[in-house]
Amino acid sequence: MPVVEAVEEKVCRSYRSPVTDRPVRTDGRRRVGIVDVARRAGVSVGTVSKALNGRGQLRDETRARVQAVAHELGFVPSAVAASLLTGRTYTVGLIMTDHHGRFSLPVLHGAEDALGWGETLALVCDTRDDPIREQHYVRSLIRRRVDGIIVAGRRTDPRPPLGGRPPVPVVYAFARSSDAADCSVVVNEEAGAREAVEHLIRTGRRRIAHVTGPRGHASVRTRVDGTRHALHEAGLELVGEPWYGGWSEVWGRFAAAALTRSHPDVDAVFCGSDAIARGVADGLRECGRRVPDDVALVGVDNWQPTAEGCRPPLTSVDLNLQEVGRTAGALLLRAIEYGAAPGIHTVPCRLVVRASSAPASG
Amino acid sequence: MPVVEAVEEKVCRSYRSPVTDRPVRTDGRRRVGIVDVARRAGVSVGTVSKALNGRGQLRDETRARVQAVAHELGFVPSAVAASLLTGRTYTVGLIMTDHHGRFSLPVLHGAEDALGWGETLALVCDTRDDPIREQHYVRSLIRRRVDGIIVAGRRTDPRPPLGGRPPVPVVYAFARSSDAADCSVVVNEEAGAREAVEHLIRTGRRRIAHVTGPRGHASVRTRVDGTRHALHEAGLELVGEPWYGGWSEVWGRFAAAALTRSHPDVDAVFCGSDAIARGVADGLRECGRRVPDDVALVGVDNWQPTAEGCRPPLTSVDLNLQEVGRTAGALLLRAIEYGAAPGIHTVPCRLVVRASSAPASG
DNA sequence: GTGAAAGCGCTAACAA
DNA sequence: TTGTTAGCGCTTTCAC
Repeated sequence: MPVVEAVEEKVCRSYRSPVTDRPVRTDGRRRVGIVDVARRAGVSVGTVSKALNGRGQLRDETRARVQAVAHELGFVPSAVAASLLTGRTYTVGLIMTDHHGRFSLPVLHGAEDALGWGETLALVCDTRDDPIREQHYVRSLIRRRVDGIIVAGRRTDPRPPLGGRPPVPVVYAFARSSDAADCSVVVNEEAGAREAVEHLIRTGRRRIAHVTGPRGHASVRTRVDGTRHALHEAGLELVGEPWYGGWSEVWGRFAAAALTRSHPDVDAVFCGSDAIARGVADGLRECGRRVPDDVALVGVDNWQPTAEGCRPPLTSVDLNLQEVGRTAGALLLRAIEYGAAPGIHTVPCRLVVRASSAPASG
Repeated sequence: MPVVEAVEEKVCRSYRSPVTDRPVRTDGRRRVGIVDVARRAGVSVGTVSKALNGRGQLRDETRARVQAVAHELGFVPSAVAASLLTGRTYTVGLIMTDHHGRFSLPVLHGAEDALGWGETLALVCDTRDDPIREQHYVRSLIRRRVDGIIVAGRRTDPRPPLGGRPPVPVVYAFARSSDAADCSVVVNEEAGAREAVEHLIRTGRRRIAHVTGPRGHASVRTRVDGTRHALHEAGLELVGEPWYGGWSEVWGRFAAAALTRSHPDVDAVFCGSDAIARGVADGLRECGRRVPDDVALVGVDNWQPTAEGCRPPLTSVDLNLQEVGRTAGALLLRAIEYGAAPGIHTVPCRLVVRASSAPASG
């Protein structure tokens, strides 16, 4: 008796779950499996598997015939079944913590690049910065046997590591883990700030101020350090103290007014974010200063809508988040295949020069 | 001979795949399976399954003991194995086409709500609006046996349906499918525009202009229609023709200048987007018009950074994208369990009133 | 070069 | 109430 019929007999006493538990096939057809292909091609399932995966020793003619039949039948092999056997799902979890996605999305895009465009896919979870939800999602991911997890932060302050001791590699992106034994990918913000200020100095500015966000943020401290460092190297001093405030345009406008009053000779402002810089640009203009003729401006984030809506368009430090995601994805794949590479991996920033920092006309 | 030992024997001749094909467990421990729990609790695997899933008839004491053991051993059941059996993966695909995520992200968030916070997870694919990539991702999703697919558009123009005839339900969100037999969730933009204009009329405006985006966009046409409709109902006419242009602030600024020149008596502008509205706000101010005292302003998108950075903060039509996502998620779940609900499902907009449309001081 | 068969880890029918 | 067993759809070893 041919094997395929024996298989068919077995199927008769098949598993029947409640109807609602089976996904509805929109086309009504039964899903074609490897058995169907085997039967149609007149070979065994083992041969089909080998033919389709390019493994084993097969006659070219057989391989071709099987492939043709598979294509004709519209056979799409089940990754679920393969996973059960190989232990890999070619799926990773991506945990994002920022609701608006300004930081996580570029990270996701970069990760997608590294994960090979569908080779490995990302299960995306938005925790809205809630640890309970995060825990919940991690469990969900582990149940689904993801091969690894990327955690995309929304601030650069170190964050506590994922709870529940996930049994798969984890890479932290943008916000590093507070545990040094974890693997994190961060942006070199200090260097970014330095580059921004060096650019201002190189284009002839000497009286440089710094308007930035809330004191408590690691980013703010790091950028202040970078700024001071660059100025110091050039034998200059910051004009006044750093102006700490919010991340908003309103704060930028306010700061610009205060700044022109207290330091009328300022000829450049390095801002902690593009939003702040936009506010400063508007504020300066309303105080009668021309940008960039009288005062040059550099922001941070290089966030298209803000940087290009600004008048004039804003020179900005790009945080290279896509590269962060790419690195995180690559590190995760490496960790999955060859074991974890703990430590903090740093990605450089990139200064994008636009009109707001053109050399002074004078 | 006890059963568990027989099981153990079987395991000896177990499958061995190349090392690199097995995910690395960060903790080195072997993954604990249902068999381990069964052995430790002194029951059979069937009993463990029933105990953990709350099914079947079990003594309370047994159920409790099994649960305790499972917890103690840190057992996390494999959704992969369960999927193979039940045919459901509790995973859906989410295809986004807009790189920046301004439209897709809120849709994702809404979908997450509907998908029950991890009950069902989303495999997110960013096609960058490339049909080849889209096709590729769809195949990837089908291989992984997702239960369904949500396609989040980036424009409201109807889009061609997903290629490859996916054998699972598909719901189109924001951009509807051009095939009426598909299931789509869209925003009622016409009503949104009408509401915006009615709001302006209600607050005493009579000379209303419309500055909007490129002629080719469905959104633009729909919003023009809504605007005209609302004005007509109030016995009014649009001031001049609609001003078609880009979606940018620059265009808004330019249009404001032109508008005040050609129609100096204009007392309100309904703009096709928040970016345009911001540009118009700046442009008007620079032409000596006060917002909202002389001219009221309403935008579309209610995009936080733009709407709240605007001076004054911008009244805006919120496209309710999160609700679109929620509806899409709910419809998809329904389609998965009970069969598709084809047709176009409409979600209303929501006017968010801020300072830019306060009643005229006069 | 190809076929047969043993599972991957779980669920549910059925037997005890 | 609990145990036994047959698969879900695939991959790989091993025998032919």
